[in-house]
Amino acid sequence: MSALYRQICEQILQQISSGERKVGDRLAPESEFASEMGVSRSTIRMAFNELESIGVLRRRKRAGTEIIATKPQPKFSMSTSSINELLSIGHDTEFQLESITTVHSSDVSSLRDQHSETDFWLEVSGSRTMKNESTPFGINQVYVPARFAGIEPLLESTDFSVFQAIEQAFNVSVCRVTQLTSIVQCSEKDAHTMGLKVGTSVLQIDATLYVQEDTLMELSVARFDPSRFNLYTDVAIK
Amino acid sequence: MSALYRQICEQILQQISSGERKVGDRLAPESEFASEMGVSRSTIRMAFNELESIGVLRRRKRAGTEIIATKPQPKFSMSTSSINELLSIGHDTEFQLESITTVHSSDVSSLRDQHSETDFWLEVSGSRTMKNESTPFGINQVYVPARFAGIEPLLESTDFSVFQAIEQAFNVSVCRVTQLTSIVQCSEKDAHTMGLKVGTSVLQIDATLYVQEDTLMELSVARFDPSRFNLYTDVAIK
DNA sequence: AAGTGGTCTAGACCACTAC
DNA sequence: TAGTGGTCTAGACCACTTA
Repeated sequence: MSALYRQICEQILQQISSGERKVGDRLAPESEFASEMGVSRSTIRMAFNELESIGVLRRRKRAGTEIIATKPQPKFSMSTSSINELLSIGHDTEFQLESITTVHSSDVSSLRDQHSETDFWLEVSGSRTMKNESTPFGINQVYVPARFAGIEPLLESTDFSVFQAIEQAFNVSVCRVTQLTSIVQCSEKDAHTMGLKVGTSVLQIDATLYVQEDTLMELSVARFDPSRFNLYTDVAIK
Repeated sequence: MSALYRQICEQILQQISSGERKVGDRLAPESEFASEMGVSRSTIRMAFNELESIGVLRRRKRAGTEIIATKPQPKFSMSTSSINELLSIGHDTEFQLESITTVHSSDVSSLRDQHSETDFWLEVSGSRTMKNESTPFGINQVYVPARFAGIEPLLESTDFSVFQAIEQAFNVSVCRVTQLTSIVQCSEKDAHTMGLKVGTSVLQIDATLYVQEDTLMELSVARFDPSRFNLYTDVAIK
C-alpha cells in the first residue's frame, strides 16, 4: 500500500478522468478537505504539492485550489550540460576569438528583425575547432545588446563564452533559449575558414538567449561544416 | 523577511559557496539538524525539499542527506506542445500514410546500429504536407520494435502519429527523446516526393523515443526540404 | 541490525489577496 | 476584511536501506 497522500493524489486524478471533477472546479479549502477525508491537513498539503508540481492544480491564497489540467503535464527537460551542447560548446572544442567590434543594427541582417532593441550591438566573432585539429568546424557570431556591454575583458582573458561572461558580469542567468536550425549555402569567407567549397550547404543555428523577463541576452549565429558537426538534442521527463 | 525555511535554504547555499560545506559532504540527520538550528523538523524538511528539487541535495534513507552540487542546477524544459514540434508534427500539417510493412533489421541501415533489439520491426512510411499544399515538405519513416506491434488499425483509422498510437494502445508514455540533426543529399525517391533535384541537401532528423526504463519505443527518420522547413527548439527554465 | 528519511497527526498563527 | 493558503511546531511510528 502506497503512502496515504499518494492515494489521495490518485483518487483526485481519477475523479478528474472519470468526470466527477472537471477543469476549472475549485476544491474545498485544505482544512475542510482534510476533515472530509479524515486525514490531517499536512497530508492533504503533500498531496496537493504533488498535484501542483505536475501541473494539475493551481493554488492561490484566498482564491483556493483549482483544477487546471486533466492529466499530469509532462515536462521534458534538458540538464545544464546540454545547454552548452545546445550552443555547440563541446568540452573538447576550443573557441578562437577573432574580433570584438561594435555594430549598428542596420549593418547586420540578423539584427534587422530585432525590433525594439538598441541600435548598437557588440559583435563577438570567432570560430570553433576540435582540440587536436587545426581547421575550424564552425564559425560563430554573437551579438550582445548595448545593455550588456563591457564584457570584453572577460572574453579576452578567460575561457568564458559570451553568455557565461554576461552571467558573471551582470549576475543574471539564462532562463530561456530558442534555436532555429536551417541549411544555408556557405559564403566565401566561411568556406575559407572551414576549408569548404563556396556554396556548400552548411548547418546554421540561430540561437537567442534570454534572461529574466524575456530580456534578450545574446543572439548567436553559428554555421557548421555538416560533415564534422551534427546537432544532438536529448530531453527527458522531469 | 522571507520564510524561515527559505532562510535555511540560502544559508546552506551560502555555506556551500563559501567553502564551509563541500560537494560530497553529508548533512546531519534531519532531526539533529533541526535541533541544532532551533527549528522543527518539518521546517528543515521544507528547506531540504527545496534544495533537493533544485538538485543541490540528495536524500537517501539510512545514508543521509548529501550535497551533490555547488549551485542550483537549472533545468531547461520544453512543454508537451513542443514535443510534437520536436517531432515536426505541426498542427497545420497533414501526414500522408504510404505503407506499413514489416522489415528485418538487416534490411534498413538505420536499424543496423540498434543492437540488442528485436530482429523484426514495423516500418511506417509516409510524408508530411502543409495544409493547403500538395507537395510534401518532408518524408518520414518510423520503426517500431516488435514488442509494440499491433498498432496498425489505430494508424489507419485515426489521426494518431505512431508514438500517440503506442501510448494509447500500450498505456505508456514517452519519457525521453533524442534527436540528431544532420545534412544529407536526398535520394531519387525523396527528391521526387518533395519536388527537389536529386542530390539537394536536405535536413535529416533522426529521433528516438523511449518509454519508462529507457525502453525504445520508436525510431524515426525524417528528411525535410530545407527551403520549406526549419527546426525550431524552445526551452525555458522550470 | 539500526539509523535514516518518509509519513502522518493535531494543533497554531500569519500574510496576503480576492471578494 | 475575512477566508485562504503559507508557514511552523512538537510530537509519533514506520519502512527501508545501507553500514
